[in-house]
Amino acid sequence: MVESPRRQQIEDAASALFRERGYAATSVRDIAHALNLQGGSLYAHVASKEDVLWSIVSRAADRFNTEVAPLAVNGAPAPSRLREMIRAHVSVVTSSQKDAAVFLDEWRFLSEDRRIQVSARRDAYEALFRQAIADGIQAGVFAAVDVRITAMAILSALNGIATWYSADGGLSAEEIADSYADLFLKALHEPHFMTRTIT
Amino acid sequence: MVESPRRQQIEDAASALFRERGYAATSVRDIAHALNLQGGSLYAHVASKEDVLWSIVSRAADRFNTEVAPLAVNGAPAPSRLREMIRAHVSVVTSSQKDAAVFLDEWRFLSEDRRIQVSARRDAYEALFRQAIADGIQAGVFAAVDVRITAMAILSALNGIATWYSADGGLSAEEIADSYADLFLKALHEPHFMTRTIT
DNA sequence: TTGCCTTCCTAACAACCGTTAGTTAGACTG
DNA sequence: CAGTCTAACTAACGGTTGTTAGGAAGGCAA
Repeated sequence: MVESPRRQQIEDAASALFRERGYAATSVRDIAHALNLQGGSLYAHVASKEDVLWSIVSRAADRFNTEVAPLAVNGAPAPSRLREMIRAHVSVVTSSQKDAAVFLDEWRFLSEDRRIQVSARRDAYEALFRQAIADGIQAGVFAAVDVRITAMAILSALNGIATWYSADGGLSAEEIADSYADLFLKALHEPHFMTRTIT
Repeated sequence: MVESPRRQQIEDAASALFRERGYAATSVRDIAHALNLQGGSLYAHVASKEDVLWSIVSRAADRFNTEVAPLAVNGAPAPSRLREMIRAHVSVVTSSQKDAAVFLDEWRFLSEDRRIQVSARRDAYEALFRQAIADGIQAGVFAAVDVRITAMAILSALNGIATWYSADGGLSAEEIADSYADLFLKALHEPHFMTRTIT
């Protein structure tokens, strides 16, 4: 399935518009005009408006999976594993910001069967984080928190970055990633028995 | 400005629909039919569709402010103050879930001047959290984190609850609020000099 | 009873929606 | 040169959009 460059241009333009106006408030003609085309001309390249959304959502989901999943199953100790997963997730959110924002906010406009697919992928993805947290608790290096709630807290915080991050703002993606990783790892850290903490 | 009960019914029905379908994908006729009315009949009660959105957004913003702001300025020590702010914020999110979700996700469909007003209110609200964090750092009870990033992390996580919380799910709002408060307070906690932590 | 007020109805408006059909101009292929 | 392919165009389709106008039914005040 080779993608013509034109098709990708359409997806990129649509991604930008879906992000700033929302899927439902963006017309096919809007997308076309962003590429100096007439509305109907898009249909030489795509089957439907929803098809474009599906492409954007899929490639964003792929991105998260290929960047984060390998780190989740590499057998590293829970703390460093979770740290790298957080950093990779933030990296995807900031580097594919438009796609990520559309993926997170607009996937509900997909048809039901596609929505179900996305739900399943998201749940599997979130399970990677739950597993890292659970592993850390079992190993005694994380405090005995509620795994589900904690995973939601972390992922909500990370995903929120897609809303407010600006590449030309004062904060680099690296800084943000490290701050978030520090924050949550400290939140999870189980203090050792009889330990003296000196600062 | 007294609100007729009918007007409130309209806002409630609209809030539910805006939340599940999005503002742009919800038609005036959809809202009317939810109340067994014809589309045009709504205009005896509201000036425009955007007006309804504005009411919902405003009352949600009011709710956050009246519940949280008093706790933010009561002069309590930063940790307990922040804990209560988090608990109150979660309480609003879960008890006014539909309004909160619309407030957080659909406010971008407001006209520009109203959007600016919402932006200003949100920034002032977020500043309450930044202040609590900054106070804690200055008092030496919180670690020297980046105030801005940390506030965004906390609020993104709390607001995310509006997306996934279900009143009839396994988790009570109280549980969630306490878990989040514990998580972030531990993340912020500055270990004391020469302290022995025993568990 | 008369007249207003509220609440709802029906019908229509201009604009816009996603999508399709038919066509045209230009670039490759034989 | 003839034939085919591609990418774009224009025009139209049936439907929906937010909103308005005008009217009808009922309750309440005089």
